[in-house]
Amino acid sequence: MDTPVIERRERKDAQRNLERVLQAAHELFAERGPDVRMEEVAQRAGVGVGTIYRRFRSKEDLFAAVSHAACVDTHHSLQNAAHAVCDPAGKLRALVLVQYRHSADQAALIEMHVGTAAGMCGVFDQQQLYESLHHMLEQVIAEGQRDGIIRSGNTAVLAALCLELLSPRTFQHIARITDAAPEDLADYTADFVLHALRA
Amino acid sequence: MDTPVIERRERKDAQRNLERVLQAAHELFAERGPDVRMEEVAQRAGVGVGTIYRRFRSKEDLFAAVSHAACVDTHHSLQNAAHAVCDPAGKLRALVLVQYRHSADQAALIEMHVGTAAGMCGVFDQQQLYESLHHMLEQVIAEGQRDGIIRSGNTAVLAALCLELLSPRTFQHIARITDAAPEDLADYTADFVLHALRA
Amino acid sequence: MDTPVIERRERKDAQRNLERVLQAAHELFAERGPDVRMEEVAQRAGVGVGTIYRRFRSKEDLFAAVSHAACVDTHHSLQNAAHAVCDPAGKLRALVLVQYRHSADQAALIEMHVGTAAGMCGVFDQQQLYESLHHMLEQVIAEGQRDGIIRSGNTAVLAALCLELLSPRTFQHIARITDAAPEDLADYTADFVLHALRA
Amino acid sequence: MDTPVIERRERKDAQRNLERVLQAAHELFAERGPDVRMEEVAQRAGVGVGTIYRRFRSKEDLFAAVSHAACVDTHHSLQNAAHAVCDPAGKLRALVLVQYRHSADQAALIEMHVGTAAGMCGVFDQQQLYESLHHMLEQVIAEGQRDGIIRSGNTAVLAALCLELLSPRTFQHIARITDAAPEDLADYTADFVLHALRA
DNA sequence: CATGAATGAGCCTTCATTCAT
DNA sequence: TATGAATGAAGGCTCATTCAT
Repeated sequence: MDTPVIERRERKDAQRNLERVLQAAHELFAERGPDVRMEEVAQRAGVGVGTIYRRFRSKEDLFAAVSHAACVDTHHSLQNAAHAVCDPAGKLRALVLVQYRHSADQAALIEMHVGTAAGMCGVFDQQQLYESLHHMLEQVIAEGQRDGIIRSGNTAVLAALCLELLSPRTFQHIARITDAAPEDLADYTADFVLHALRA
Repeated sequence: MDTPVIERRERKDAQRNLERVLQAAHELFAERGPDVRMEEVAQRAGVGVGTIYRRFRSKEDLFAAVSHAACVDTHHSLQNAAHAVCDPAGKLRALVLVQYRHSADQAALIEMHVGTAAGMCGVFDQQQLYESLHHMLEQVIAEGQRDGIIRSGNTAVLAALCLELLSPRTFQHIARITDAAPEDLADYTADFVLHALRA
Repeated sequence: MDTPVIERRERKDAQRNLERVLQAAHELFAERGPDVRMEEVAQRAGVGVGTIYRRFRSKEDLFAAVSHAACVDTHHSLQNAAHAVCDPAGKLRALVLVQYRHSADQAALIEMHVGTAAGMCGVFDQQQLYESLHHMLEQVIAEGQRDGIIRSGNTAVLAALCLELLSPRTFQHIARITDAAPEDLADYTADFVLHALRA
Repeated sequence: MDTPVIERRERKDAQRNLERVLQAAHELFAERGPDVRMEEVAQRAGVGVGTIYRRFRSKEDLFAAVSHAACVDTHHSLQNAAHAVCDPAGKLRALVLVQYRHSADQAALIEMHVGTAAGMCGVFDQQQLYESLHHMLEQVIAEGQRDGIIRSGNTAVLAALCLELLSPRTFQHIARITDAAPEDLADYTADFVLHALRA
């Protein structure tokens, strides 16, 4: 049963190239935003520009794909984390932790230009991720409010404020500004959030 | 005394042109970030591009100047607001309010690309403003901690987290996400901050 | 009355550049069709590519403009020639002569790709010129038919066949193939047309 | 005798592939000129691009081959038609008819870029076909002139002018312009030619 | 041999910056 | 001094051609 062996090999190479392109694009976009040159992405991926354009119709498409992948990835991690814990406080803490883990290499990619109207920036997936995270926070907060653990207040606004504290940008900023140990930052943030929300 | 009238008028015109350029650049950079074309800035200012380049060595310089002005402006407002109030809680609330007022038209200008290494993005003034605000927050929090009003904890980190909640970006996001009345958003944020910090 | 002298000078230079661009584009497109590189056009015009793009949104626009100008020019010459003569035979001869004069430098420009659907080729003006010339021929032929000078037959088809003999392409071909004196070619062609149409 | 069956089949396949490539290229070049992409030719032929490059060193070569085949084909048809008839008028009519039949699907292929110097355009075969047709016309006309059926005049020029009327382009143009029945166009053209040449 | 993914030179187009007027 | 036309380097994208599988 090895009929399409030859085919499989070619596909393996192509597949590997695609992954390298995505990886390179992810790294570069995350580091320096959407202004990276396509040639640079190609170089880091070890391919020619043509290879990128074989898979992605345009630079914008590539950016969207990378962004989409990052968002979907983060989204899944968040959902898994939330489902693995029962109590609202634990869930919040878990969400903070997940976001923190994803923040290291995706900050520029995910946060860049959110809220701007210009060109390549209006990639919907980012908005969707934000909205889904906002929705998760709303549910956790509402749950905590029903349990009497979280203080009452406009749930949507509370969730939105937490959202900011969970953003990759926040992590990057506090990591840069403070002299606290990096591994403690998630805890600090979770504490802050829980204090802000406690009944 | 060679034609002082003409000289005076020319200087007035030049001054007015400079102001119009700064105003136009501020508006456009704030609306759409640093990708605006110089010609567009010139058009909105009602001058030729050459006039801009007479005052600013490069586009980056212009961006820096606009950014600097906005930062200085905000900085002064923040200092005045902090000095006008005595108690830490009041000061915090005042800072939130000032930031909120300045957020409407400067968000894109101030927030855009902060934390990125690329090109025009590493304008120092923004960093300075963040640092000065961070410093103010640290002082207020430390003061509150001494008074026993604010809970103990890593002061720098607490300040950094508050800093995020005070960022124009936060205001823009919560304004977009929630259905709460815009005039209440500063209060919501101040409450959130105070809850997070209360002893 | 020399208020806008300075302005006029600038405009003169710009105007001259525009003309040089059009001239260069005309020559190159006429010689080698639409595949000339923009940089080459710029070089022959003695300007930078940017100067071309200041006047024409795209290469296609430039081509259309050049083509349009050539067509309008030829169209006027044709009309003047036809109006200057009374009898149908004379008119036909005049039209042949005009086309011949314009054929030397416009053949590739006007004829190239006529009838093709691809890209830059579907410039309407060329079609319009053909149609207007066809219309003129139809009228002349109809007139001759009324006078009994031109044989009866499907006027539209007769006109279409004459159109081919009047095309720049025809002139180029016969000029290349035959050893006849160039200045006689228009006469030969006119004779041929008149023989084909005579009653 | 090492596996002659497989060899034979492989050769058959290869032969079939070559034919399909030529067919596909003919169709596409005829429809849209030399700007078709090689990949598109390969797709329509149902092969990979590599297969084309195994047979043809370059795109230009492929174009030349297709063009050559079409020209040779037409050339034979013209010769057969001319030999099948005796009188000059009948021969002319026959030539018109043959050209008309071949015009439907080869116009763009044969006519495109004739007379241009650029790149792929100077394919010799087209010129050869033109020249051979021109030669046939010269002979027929000379014959008619000897018989007193065709008026005297520069034989080469008369042939060249007829050549234009026999060009696929002419047929396409008159077919597009007029409302006459397509099956009558060859007759109209033959009549036109014979009128133009009659003594 | 066939395949089609990969290559990369080359072209169109943009826009920060300069400079003649 | 102000203007805005001109410049040209730089980047996105295409497609003829090659070559590993």
